[in-house]
Amino acid sequence: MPKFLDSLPMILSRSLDRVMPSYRRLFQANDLTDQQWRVLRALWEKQHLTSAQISQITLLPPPSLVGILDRLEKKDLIGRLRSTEDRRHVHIIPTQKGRTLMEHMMPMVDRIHDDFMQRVTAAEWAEFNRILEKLSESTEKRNLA
Amino acid sequence: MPKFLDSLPMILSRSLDRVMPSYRRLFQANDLTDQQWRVLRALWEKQHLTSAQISQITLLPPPSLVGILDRLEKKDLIGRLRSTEDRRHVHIIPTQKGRTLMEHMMPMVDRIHDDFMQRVTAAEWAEFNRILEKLSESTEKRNLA
DNA sequence: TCTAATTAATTAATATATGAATGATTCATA
DNA sequence: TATGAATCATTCATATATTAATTAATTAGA
Repeated sequence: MPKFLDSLPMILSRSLDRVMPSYRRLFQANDLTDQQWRVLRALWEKQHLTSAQISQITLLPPPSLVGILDRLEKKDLIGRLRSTEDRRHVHIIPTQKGRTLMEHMMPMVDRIHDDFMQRVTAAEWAEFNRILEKLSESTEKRNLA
Repeated sequence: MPKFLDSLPMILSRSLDRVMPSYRRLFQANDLTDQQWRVLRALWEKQHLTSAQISQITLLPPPSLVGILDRLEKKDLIGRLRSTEDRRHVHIIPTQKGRTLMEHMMPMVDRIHDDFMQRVTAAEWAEFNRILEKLSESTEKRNLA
């Protein structure tokens, strides 16, 4: 009989609750929410992403993304640009202010990540990812885009 | 340079996004949200829990719990009972309707869990939990209650 | 070519998360 | 025993999640 607290959703949720505060302190110090950070982080790797692409990368649902982009735009950290080829698409581009903020934050975020990685060996980390992939890999046909 | 998608928060979030739909289909079929399920599930193991205890078990923040309990109460699935010894506490008790619903759902939820467990060996599951604990264990002094 | 089916972004309605603050109560202790 | 600290549930303000529906634009097919 599986105990509630040992179920996969609760284990993952509990870990997230323990991991996020380390990051959140930094986000808050820079007046960002977790989700707002995710969007900027995605744009750090590749500029000129559409809303749909950002949604896929950040795992943020499209309806949530609308408001998140609104607030990032209001803070002048990103800009919206409707595509001329296909006017259904909206391109998202970081502003200079947004890029400057990211340049400031990225080293600190990387350091937090490194601190977590130092808790386990490279082999453990690989094994962890392998098992988690087996546990959560999707068996459904949809979402294969 | 750690890639965004391989960071601990994104890995855990992605896994949760993949795991939850299996459960959510069942919750929705019984007109429950994920969080409402968590509360009933906690009460399944032990009746007569206070709000604070439910919050700790379910990981639901107290301000959220207020509304969740309101809606469960409105559906006549739980009852609130203010303690007579310490009137700051509120005891939460499942109603007969709530218990009947749980008796109906528990076998199906257990089966979903079993299906996930079948994806890995017992040794892998143990190893997974061990590494995840190392990765996410709290080093902070607070929250030791 | 014209309409039906698709797609991208958005809105709407409801539920939850987060952090700060409040009110009532109980506890600790001088 | 008076009084400040601590506790529990709650409220408040803002941000996000979830699902369904909508709007505008594009594509597929008869």
